[in-house]
Amino acid sequence: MATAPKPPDTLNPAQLQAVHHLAGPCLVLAGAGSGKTRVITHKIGRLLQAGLAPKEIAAITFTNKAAQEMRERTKALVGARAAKDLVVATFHSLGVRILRADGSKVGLKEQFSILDSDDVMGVLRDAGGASDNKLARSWQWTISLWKNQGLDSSGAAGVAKDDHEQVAARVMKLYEERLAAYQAVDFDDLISLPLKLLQRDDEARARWQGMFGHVLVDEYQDTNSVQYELLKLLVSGPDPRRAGQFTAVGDDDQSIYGWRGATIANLRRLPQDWPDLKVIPLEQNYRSTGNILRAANNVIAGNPKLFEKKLWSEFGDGDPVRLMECDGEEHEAERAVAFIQSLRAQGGAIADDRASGQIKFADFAILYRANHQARVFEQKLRAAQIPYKVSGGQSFFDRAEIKDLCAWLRLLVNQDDDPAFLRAVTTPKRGIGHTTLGKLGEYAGRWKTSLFESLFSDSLAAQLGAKAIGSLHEFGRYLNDLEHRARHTTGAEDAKALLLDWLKTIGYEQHLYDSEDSEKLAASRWTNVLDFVDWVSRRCGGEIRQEGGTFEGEKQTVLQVAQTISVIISLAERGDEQDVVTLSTLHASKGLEWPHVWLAGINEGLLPFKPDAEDVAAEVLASRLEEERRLMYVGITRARTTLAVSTLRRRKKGRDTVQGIPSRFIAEMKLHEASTREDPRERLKKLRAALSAKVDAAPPPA
DNA sequence: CATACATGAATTTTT
DNA sequence: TTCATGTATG
Repeated sequence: MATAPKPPDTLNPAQLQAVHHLAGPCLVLAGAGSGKTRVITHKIGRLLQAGLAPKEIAAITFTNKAAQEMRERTKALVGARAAKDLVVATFHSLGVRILRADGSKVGLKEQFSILDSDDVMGVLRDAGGASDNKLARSWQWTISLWKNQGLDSSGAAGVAKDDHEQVAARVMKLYEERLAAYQAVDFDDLISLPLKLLQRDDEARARWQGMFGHVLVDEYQDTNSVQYELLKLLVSGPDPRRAGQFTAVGDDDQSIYGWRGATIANLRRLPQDWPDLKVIPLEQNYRSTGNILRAANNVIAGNPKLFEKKLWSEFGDGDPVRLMECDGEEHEAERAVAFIQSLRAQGGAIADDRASGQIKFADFAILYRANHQARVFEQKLRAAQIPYKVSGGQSFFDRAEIKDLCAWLRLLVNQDDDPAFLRAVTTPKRGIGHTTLGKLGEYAGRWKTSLFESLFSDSLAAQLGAKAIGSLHEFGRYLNDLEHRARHTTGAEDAKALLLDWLKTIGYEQHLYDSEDSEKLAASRWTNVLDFVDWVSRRCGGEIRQEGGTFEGEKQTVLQVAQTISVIISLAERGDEQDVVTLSTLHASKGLEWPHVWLAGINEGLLPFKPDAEDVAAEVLASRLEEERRLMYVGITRARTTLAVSTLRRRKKGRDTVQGIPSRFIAEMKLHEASTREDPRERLKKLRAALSAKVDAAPPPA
C-alpha cells in the first residue's frame, strides 16, 4: 500500500550545497516538495553562523502567510532572539518600510495612506466618470498591469493598443493626480515608488544597499519586472561584500501568475545579470509517491525547459492515479464525496504514515480551476455532512464592518485621505448627506485641498446650512481629538479602552443593528468588530504573531498600528486547525499539500482554460497553454499518496449542455491503462462499503 | 419610474 | 458564492 515519503532529518547534498553557498548570487530551483523552506531557514542559520547580524538578513516573500511561516520556522531553528531582528517581509511591507523612511524623496509625506482595491475602484469610478463597476474594474486591472511593468500614465499612453486602453491610460493620468492629492498610494506603488526612489536618490540608495548582507527571495518565479529591478538595486552597489549577496528560490515549473504580471523572464535574466550565479536544482521530492511524480513529470515535459530539472523520489510507486470520468458536475461531486468517504472507511489501510491511523477530513483537498466550480461540491459535501472550508473565501478584513473601522484608522493617520474620509464621515450616518458632501467636494476640488482641510473653512460655511456645518465641524473636532489620543496611547489595555470608547462615541454597535435587517447578522458583525479591536490592541501591546508562540515586540501607539494596518492585514486565521476538507482553486493551492487530492473538471476549455471569443496572437496562446500546463503540474504535485483526476462527459456551456472533452493534460500524464481503470465491480463494492460505513461527520461550517 | 425578486453566468488573486 | 441583467409590480 502507498506510503508517503518522509523528509529526512538531515539535508541532502543539493540542499547542503544551497545552504553553504554564501559567497555570491545563488539560484535554487526548488521542485515541488523538495524542501525549499528548509533550505531557506537553514541558510539563514548558516548566515548567522557566518557572522551576519540578524538585521542584516532579509527574507522576502509574497504573502503575509508565507512571511509568518518563515518567521516561525526560522525561530524554531535559530531561536527567538536571533529571529526577532531578522527582516522577514513581503515585497510590499519592505516597500512600506522604504517609503516610510524616505518617501519624502518621491513627494510623499511621512503619513501616507495605502488604498485597498475597493478604494482604488472608487477613485477610478469617480475619476473616469463610470457608473459601471465592470468598466472601473477593467481599468483597475489594466492600470495595475501597466504599473507592474514599470509604466506610468505617459508610458501607458504610448503602449495602449485599442480604444479601451487609450481611455484607461487617460483615466490613469487622472488617477495618479488624485492619489498625489490624497497623499495615498496603491499596492503597486509600494513596489514601484521605492524603486523610483532608490534609482533617483544616491544617498538613500547607498544606505539601503548597505543595509543587507544577504537577501533571500522566496517564490522567485512570481516576481514581476518592477520587483526584479527593486531586488537588483538592493543587492547591487559598490561594496563587494554586499553586492550580489542573495539567494533566489523558485521553480519555473510552478510559475502560474503570468496573468498578473509575473514573468519567468526574471529567471532567464538572472544568469545574464549575474555571471557568477550558482544554479542549484533541488530534485529530490519528499512529498509524493512515484506514480504521482511520474504523472507530474510527464505533464510538465510538454513545456520547453528553462533549466534542466526532473523530480524523483526514493519511495515506492504507491497507488495508481485514479481517472474518474463523470457524467456531469453533480455526478462529479457525488463521486468526490464517495472518494472521501471510502478512503476514510478504509481507514489506516492506506493511511499516510505521518497521519495517525484514521484519515482526517483535513487530509483531503478538492482543487479546481475556477471558483464557481466549488458550488456543487459544497452542496454535496453539505448533504453528506462532511465539513469543509472554501479557501480564498471572504477575508476577515474584507468585511464591510472591518473596512468601516479601517477607514477611520486610516483617516487618523492621514487626514487628507479622501476615500477614508468619505467612508468614515458617513458611517454611522451623522446628518451629513450627499448634498453637503457634494458641496464639500466641490470646494476641496476648487482649492485643491483635501476634504478634511476644507472642513473648517469660512467660505465653505457660507454655502451650507448651519446644521450641516455644525455636523461637519463636530466630526472634524472629534477626529482631531481621537487622533491626539491615538498618538499617545500605547499598550494593549489602554488601546482597547480607547478603541471601545471610540466605537461607543460614534454609536457603531447601534449602527450595525439599525442597518442590518437580521439581528443575528448584526450580532455576528459586532463580534467581528470586537475581534478586530482585540487584534489591534494586541498589536499595540507589542505582540507580533499569535500562532506558534508570541513574539514580544516594541509597544506601539494606536496611531502606529493604524499606520501599518492595510499591510499587516494577514488573516486572523481562526479555525485554521479544524478538521475539514479543503476546497480551493489550483492557484490558491500552490505551496500546500494534502495526502489525498481530487482534481476536478479537468476538461478542455476549463483546464486548459479557453476564453470564449478572443483574438490573440499564436505565441500568446502558446504561452498561455504553457502556464495552464504548469497549473496542472501544480495541482498534481499537491498530492502525497492519493490523486484522483476527474473529467466531465457533459459540460454546461451557456444554456445548453455540450459534450465534455477530457483535457489534453490527462493524456499527457501517460497513466498506464492498467493503473487507471478500476474494475467496475470492485468499485461498486467499495462504494457500497463506503456508503454504509458509519461516518462520524461533524456538521459543515455555516 | 423605482424597487424587488428571479434568473443566469462566471478564470486564475495578493498586497 | 457574487454580480448584473431582466421582468414584474407598486
